Amino acid sequence: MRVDPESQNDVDPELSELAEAHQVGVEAVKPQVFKAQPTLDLLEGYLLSASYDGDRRAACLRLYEPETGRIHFWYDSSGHLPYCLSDLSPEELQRNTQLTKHPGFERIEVVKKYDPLQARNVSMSKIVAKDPLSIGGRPGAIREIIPKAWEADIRYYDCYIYDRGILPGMPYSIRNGVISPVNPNISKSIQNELAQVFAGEAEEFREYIDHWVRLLQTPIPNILRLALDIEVASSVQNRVPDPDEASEQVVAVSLVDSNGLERVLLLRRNGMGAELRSVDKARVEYYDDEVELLKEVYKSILAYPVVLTFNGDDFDIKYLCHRGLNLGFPRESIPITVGARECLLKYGVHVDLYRFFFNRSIQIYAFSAKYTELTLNGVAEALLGDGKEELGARINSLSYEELAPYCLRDSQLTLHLTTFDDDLVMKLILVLVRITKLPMEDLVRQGVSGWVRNMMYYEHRRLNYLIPRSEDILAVKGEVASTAVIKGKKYKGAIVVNPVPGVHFNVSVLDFASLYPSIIKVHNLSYETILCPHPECRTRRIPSLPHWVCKVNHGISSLVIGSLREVRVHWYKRKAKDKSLTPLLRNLYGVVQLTLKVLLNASYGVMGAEAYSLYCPPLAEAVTAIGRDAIEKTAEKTRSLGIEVVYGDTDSIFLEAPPESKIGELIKWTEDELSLELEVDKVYRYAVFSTLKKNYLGVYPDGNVDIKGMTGKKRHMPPFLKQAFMEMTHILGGVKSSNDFEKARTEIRGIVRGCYVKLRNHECRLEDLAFNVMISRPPAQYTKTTPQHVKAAHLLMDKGYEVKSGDIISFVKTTDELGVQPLQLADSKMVDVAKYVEYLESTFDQVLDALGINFDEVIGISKLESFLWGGQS
DNA sequence: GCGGACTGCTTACCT
DNA sequence: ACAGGTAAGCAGTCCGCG
Repeated sequence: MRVDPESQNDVDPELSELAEAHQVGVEAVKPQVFKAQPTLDLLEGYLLSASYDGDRRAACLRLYEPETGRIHFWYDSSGHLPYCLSDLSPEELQRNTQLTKHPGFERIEVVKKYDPLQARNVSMSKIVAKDPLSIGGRPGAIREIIPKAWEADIRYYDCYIYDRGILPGMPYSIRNGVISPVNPNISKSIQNELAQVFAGEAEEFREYIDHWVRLLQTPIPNILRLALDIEVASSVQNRVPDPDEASEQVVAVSLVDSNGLERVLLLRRNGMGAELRSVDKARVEYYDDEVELLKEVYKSILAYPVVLTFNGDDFDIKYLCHRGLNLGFPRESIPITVGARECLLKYGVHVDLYRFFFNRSIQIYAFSAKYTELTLNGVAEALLGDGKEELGARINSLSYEELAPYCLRDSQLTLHLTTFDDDLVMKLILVLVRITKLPMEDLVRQGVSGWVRNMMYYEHRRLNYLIPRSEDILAVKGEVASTAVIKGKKYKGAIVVNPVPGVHFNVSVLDFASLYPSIIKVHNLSYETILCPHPECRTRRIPSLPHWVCKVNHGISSLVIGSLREVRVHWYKRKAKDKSLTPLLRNLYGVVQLTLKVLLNASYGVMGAEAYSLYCPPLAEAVTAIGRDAIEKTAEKTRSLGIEVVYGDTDSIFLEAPPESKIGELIKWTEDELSLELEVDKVYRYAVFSTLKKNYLGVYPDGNVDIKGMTGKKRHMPPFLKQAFMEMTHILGGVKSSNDFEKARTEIRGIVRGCYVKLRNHECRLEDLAFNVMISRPPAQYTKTTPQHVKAAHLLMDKGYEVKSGDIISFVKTTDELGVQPLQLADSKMVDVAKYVEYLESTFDQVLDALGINFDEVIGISKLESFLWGGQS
């Protein structure tokens, strides 16, 4: 690939001008992060992003050079053009004058493709266009003119990445305008080790494994970045300023970078108190003119390859752009592009961390649901143990002394979200970019279905597979053959083995290491291999379903997901635990295995998700059907070995006191009979079960306690109950043998009785009695029922409080007609004591039963008394 | 008109 | 816009009941 000599500058002229201006007065930015002089050559840089440049009509790559902290622009000059495919012959298409007269129409070519749905080679017409919008994106585009269009919904720059085999996130060099990958060396010893570890893999899988390892062993650069936060005046109380209008002044901007530079830019106004010069090590600067302030912010944005915000797409960055336009800045001088759903930067990459942390996979699999509240505060508090103080007051009633640190704090937290644990989040993002082949901007904004889609499309193009149209997959593969247990779900899922209630000592928990990805690998599952067109494959059946799987071809998702699974389990997970490696290296392996976990956990889910472009319901139900079969057969085998299965869920079985040898026998059996890897996940000194599924307590040999699904641990329960429950688990953690239980029982009785007495004597503080329930949509949208937290929300709104979806509503159960009062408005005299005693009972009963403790006896009243008292209150 | 049985809605959790 | 399965509690409805 060569760069047109005319276009060998790597920065837009306007951008360099602005950047040059930036040279003045920013000597404090250390090290110097931006030089306006464009250079032709880039020694080595990491590809962060790709886009389409409408003026040059070419794909544009952005590379980050760690040495200088700069972004380099590289424009395609190979003449690559956007296109889509048609099943009509070129002659037929030529007769369509609407197409041939289309202003964007360029030419038609014939291409050979492999059609995975038909499992045969096909000839397609490739309709080439002058620009991406002519293919699709405006009314009357080419994809709307022809009867059936393939590959017409792919964004142009993604298409460019696939066709050129570009690897986002990887290092490249540019010499004399030629871009080429920098192939990092993988040491001989690592190569040998890899060969050994993956010796048993089939050739097809080895190729993929080598590809992943090449991507993942490449060093991850430290990326210079700026975190930004703005504060806007508001003339109306409790009104969040509208970023589309941008009618209010920007009064404060904080800028914090990964080199430790911290600045707060304040607008000088009357009545703001003393002008402080610094907040800790942050410099505070004052601007008389908002225009000057914005100019300075724009310059800073231009000085960094990556700009971080928390909700910048919907607020900060958008506001900065629209405010600038309102103040008369020419559009070209503002380094921001406002899109429909995102705000991008003309120079660097805007990473909106709100969008990234909002991603359910990141939330659940990367951070084990540690944060639920999707606010900067909520996430920071959960992940960093560091929140900020909420400011109820209006921004414009704050003095400089209050405003500056408040604004600064948000940028610091935003940056910190990417720096904690040795840059965990930044590395996570870069590794995901490498695996999914998505530009960084898109990676942080898309959900897993977008990630997996891009990864799969890339593979389709690499293998010259025709990317199927979603409706064709559905038409060829048909509907599901199983019925879900839950009303409204599409197909049957996993099974849960009924727990054996009571206390069990020496429980070993065995589970299948990433079960669903293993199944997808071992059983060759992919949308094109399930229910394939070959008659000879119909004998390779899926248990409990009428479906079959292909015996002839390797499934594409089986290869991709299966190989990722092997790489995670046998390389990165192992290396992350390898004590012979340095802690820093171990940490890196840990990041990669965590990233792989995120992707693997989602890989099955997308198959059954309508939003996924390769959605295939029979495929999804095949995965769970094989999973059910595996766990059932394993439980059966366990019992035949004389071991009791006390519980099991989806991919795990809990065994009571299994002899070591029998465990080995079982593991070998699953390997031989099911080709699945069973392993000992954890061992409990003892475990406590009630009759409830997904609900148990396990005590480790070291006294640590696992609590799963119990009411007493749930986030919304009153702190008073959660704390009492925690005390109980602490006592149970100290129990070593059945002899210790007697003492534990006595202590637990004491806790429960203590709670009861406190409740009856009204000794609990109101906030300890408050339920904290998330309101998942705006209060007005609850039309079918009005749950208690919504009632409380309404009461709050009546009093002028603002309630948004995602807010946590705190409320107390009361004896008045409504039965609830928001914490803010409640009075301790209104507390419904009887209700709280009920909650005390239901919370503790999940454990008390198994311990042989009776709640009513504990609180020391007979049933009759209980009835009389309950009637009175 | 009242109350119990039932279904549906909502949240939070497990894998 | 990744999946399905489970629990708990409350809201709302239906139906029987002289």
